[in-house]
Amino acid sequence: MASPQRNAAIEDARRLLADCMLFRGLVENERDAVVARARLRHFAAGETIFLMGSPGDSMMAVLGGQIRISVPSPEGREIVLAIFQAGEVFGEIALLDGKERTADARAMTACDLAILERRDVFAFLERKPDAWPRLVEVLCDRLRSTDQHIAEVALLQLPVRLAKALLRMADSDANAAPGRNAATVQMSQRELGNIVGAARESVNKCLREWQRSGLVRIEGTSITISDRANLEGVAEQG
Amino acid sequence: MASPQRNAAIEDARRLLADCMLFRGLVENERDAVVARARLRHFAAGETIFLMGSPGDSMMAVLGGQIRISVPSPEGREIVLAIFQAGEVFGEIALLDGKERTADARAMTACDLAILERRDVFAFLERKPDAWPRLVEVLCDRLRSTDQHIAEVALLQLPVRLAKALLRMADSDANAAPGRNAATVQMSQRELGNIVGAARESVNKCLREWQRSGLVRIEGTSITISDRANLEGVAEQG
DNA sequence: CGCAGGGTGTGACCTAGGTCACAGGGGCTT
DNA sequence: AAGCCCCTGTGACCTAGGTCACACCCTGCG
Repeated sequence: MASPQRNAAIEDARRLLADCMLFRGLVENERDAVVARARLRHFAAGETIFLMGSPGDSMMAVLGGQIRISVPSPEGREIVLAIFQAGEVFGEIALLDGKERTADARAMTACDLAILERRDVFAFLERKPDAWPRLVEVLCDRLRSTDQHIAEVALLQLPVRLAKALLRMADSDANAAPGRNAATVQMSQRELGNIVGAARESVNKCLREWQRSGLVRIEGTSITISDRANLEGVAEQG
Repeated sequence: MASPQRNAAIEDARRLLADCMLFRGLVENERDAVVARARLRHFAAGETIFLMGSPGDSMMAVLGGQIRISVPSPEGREIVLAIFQAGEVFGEIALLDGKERTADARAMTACDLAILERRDVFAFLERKPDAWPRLVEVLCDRLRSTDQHIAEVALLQLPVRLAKALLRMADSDANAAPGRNAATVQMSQRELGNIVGAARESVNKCLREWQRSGLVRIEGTSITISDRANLEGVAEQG
């Protein structure tokens, strides 16, 4: 039945899910029970995965690519709450509490997800209550970072927020990947604006100024941190 | 040994904890195992309960009074992330993941807390894994409201945020208590500023304007919503 | 080819809201 | 009483950053 490529994909997914934080530390056959029921799905860059307000009966584990979680404002602006990449899970809140999704999820790049259905997740948790702490840990991490996010948006000004965001992204897994310059961030200035909650033009002016003083280099749509120490200086209270 | 008053206090605590969302739905003797180990403590208004950066080996259930969770900025400003009251729990994140507290907690009013130690909570969860979902539910609620909070701070302007905050507080449990006008919020304008992330003066100007147009009435340090419908209008995207 | 649609780069301008300075009131503590 | 602290109330002023308008550069597509 299953073609060889299909099997290879499943093997791949299994390996990646094993590494996913939610399942790390479980022995193999415990994991496989979930993996077996996961639906694999590919999304093209820009495709929307779910929208705010829709019912959320599933959660996703990222096998590859980047997913952008954002909430839109009535006036057409939007702010991105998080960007997830390989090894992370998202969409678990609506799955766990049965309410609607609170944000939009869209593929920033082409990406592969493993989709887990509520009934399977709960069945798994029932069988393996040792998995609860892991899940709770994920939620706590999330909570810590959102609390910090609120404080940043409310208390810090643009250059500080922007510096923090750049450093954070440069340090993220995808960027530490082999064959990539760890100090380079690939992202449009408009998108950076959505992340730090500012207009594209303001981001541009800030970046240009930094380039003039040698903190970063801007090439087309990619930004390279060339003086990390001083950029960190900006990030620490401006 | 135990004085009569002491016993009464414990009885009281037991009754209140039973109503606390974390434990609602558990049968009595399951609860009592936790309640028995809880330490009761009274805090005077203004007293600090814990500070950002301290180790967090305990969580608190609010038996009465209001607790203010805030994060300070280096420049002396601060933003309040949440206000908890009877029946709610807080401080569970640091307890669960073993890391430092991410915010300050201070008593806004005199208040009574039940303090649960990590080892007791975990022992309880081990004995009663059915309690995990309840805990997860609390965390999910928290996550939903913080995500929403970020979006508000980043996308909405002051009057909208302020209107939302007023309505939210007017609807909160403490205010719906018997013998209280449900449309009155008792809180200094500086504090309102900390909640919505704005200067005291800006809050004042906004409130005055609303008073002029009959949306609210300001009497000393308390604010009464006198035209709820229109205030709700402001809250919906200004 | 031309054109649409995305990106960057920059100036002119505007405004929400922060900062400052001050006035006055009520309620403590000493 | 006097002093202090915290509250409200208001104006004058300043500025970070949003908005707008435009130039220019790619890339993909009909």
